[in-house]
Amino acid sequence: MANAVQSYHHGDLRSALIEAATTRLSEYGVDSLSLRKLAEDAGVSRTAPYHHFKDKSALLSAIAAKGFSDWHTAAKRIFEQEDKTPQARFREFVHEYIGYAADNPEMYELMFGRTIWQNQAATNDLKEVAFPCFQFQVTMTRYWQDKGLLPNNQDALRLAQVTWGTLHGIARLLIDGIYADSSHIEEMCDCAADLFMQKQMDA
Amino acid sequence: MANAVQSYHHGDLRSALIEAATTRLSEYGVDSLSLRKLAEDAGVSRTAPYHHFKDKSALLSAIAAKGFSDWHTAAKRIFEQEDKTPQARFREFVHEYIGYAADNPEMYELMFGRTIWQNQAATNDLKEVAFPCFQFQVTMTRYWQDKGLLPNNQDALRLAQVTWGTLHGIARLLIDGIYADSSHIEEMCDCAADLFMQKQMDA
DNA sequence: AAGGCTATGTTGACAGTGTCAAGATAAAAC
DNA sequence: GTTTTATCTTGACACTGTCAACATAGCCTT
Repeated sequence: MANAVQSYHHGDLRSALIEAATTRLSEYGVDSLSLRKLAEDAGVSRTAPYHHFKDKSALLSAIAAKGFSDWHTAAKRIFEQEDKTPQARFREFVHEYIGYAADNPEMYELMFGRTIWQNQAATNDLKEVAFPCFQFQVTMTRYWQDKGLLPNNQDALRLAQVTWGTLHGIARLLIDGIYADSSHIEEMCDCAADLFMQKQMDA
Repeated sequence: MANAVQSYHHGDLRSALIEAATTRLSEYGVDSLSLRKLAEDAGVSRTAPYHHFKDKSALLSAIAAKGFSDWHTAAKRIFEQEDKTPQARFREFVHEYIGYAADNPEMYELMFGRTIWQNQAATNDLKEVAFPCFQFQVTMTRYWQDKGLLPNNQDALRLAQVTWGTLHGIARLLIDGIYADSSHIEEMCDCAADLFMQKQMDA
């Protein structure tokens, strides 16, 4: 329990590690995230985490999984606003996507970065949360195509890749510090949204 | 000279390090790039590199600078093909951009990744090569706007950010292994190009 | 209740890493 | 020929992730 701080067994080390790591991640970045420091913060020895996570990558995957889950929920909330036009929801989605990335740069970097995806490092648990999230992007794209918002002459999957790629690219340029100037984020979002919906604006 | 391998002074350690690092980079990735290994490969002690580079980041910056220089040259070559239509050049540029990233994933990751750009880690030498490269993207965008290829009602800088963002995003999704399926690269490129040139296709 | 199994935590150790300080050597400058 | 400067060396430090071997405590079965 909470008062048995100094007992031999921590009680809920797994949760404690994830929580501490998430906090430390958003504050100091993924690079300054060491298992040893986390263990120390949790008041536990260096190798204790290995009884809850196969390795460091598994811990990171668990954190990212939470991020995907949260984002998926947020995306659905935006998409399912019945009282707004598809146009409005599309535009809002664009802004919210970039906004999420800008507000949680380290989490975004972790979720969509090479650290956990490269070399088949992604856990099955992570994939089970992330893939539906990717899939949702395709679902939305298809809906927007049906509503005549996005061009209908393109394959939905391909188009989803391109639209998502655009958002992802802008997000990364901002996060990675290649575009230090983040004062024009809103304008960039509108520019991207306009570009995609161009056909409709002319018609 | 080349035969004085065992002399106390290496002769051209700086170049040797960059070359060895570039090779090792493309083969094993940026993560497996350690100064100590490089030094050993060059037949020199661990700390010798520090007489040529302030720190590891400076070495990486030097490598990336070469990459930017090469890419800038390639981009200009594509852009300045007088015998092809603007449309053809634009489409070719899209394919070449993604192609370059796909063919040199580790170099691309280094050039456009957070490693060297974050925390003002970028060297002045790097900036002097990279910024003109970024600027060229805006120049091209403005040209394509003038030719009626890209929408004229958008600010060139903003539009350049979005188009570049799109290419960058697609490249990163491929490189980072989020889209392991790289068999549809060409289709994705065409889809992106179509999307941008949409207005013209309808007109 | 007693004993054993299993989950969880511990210390010790190893092979790495980047980087600093202090000293050695050779080449270049005066 | 002497001094300065560039370059390279060894030694050391504080980190890192991870494995092996051992300790503890709670649960399960008998």
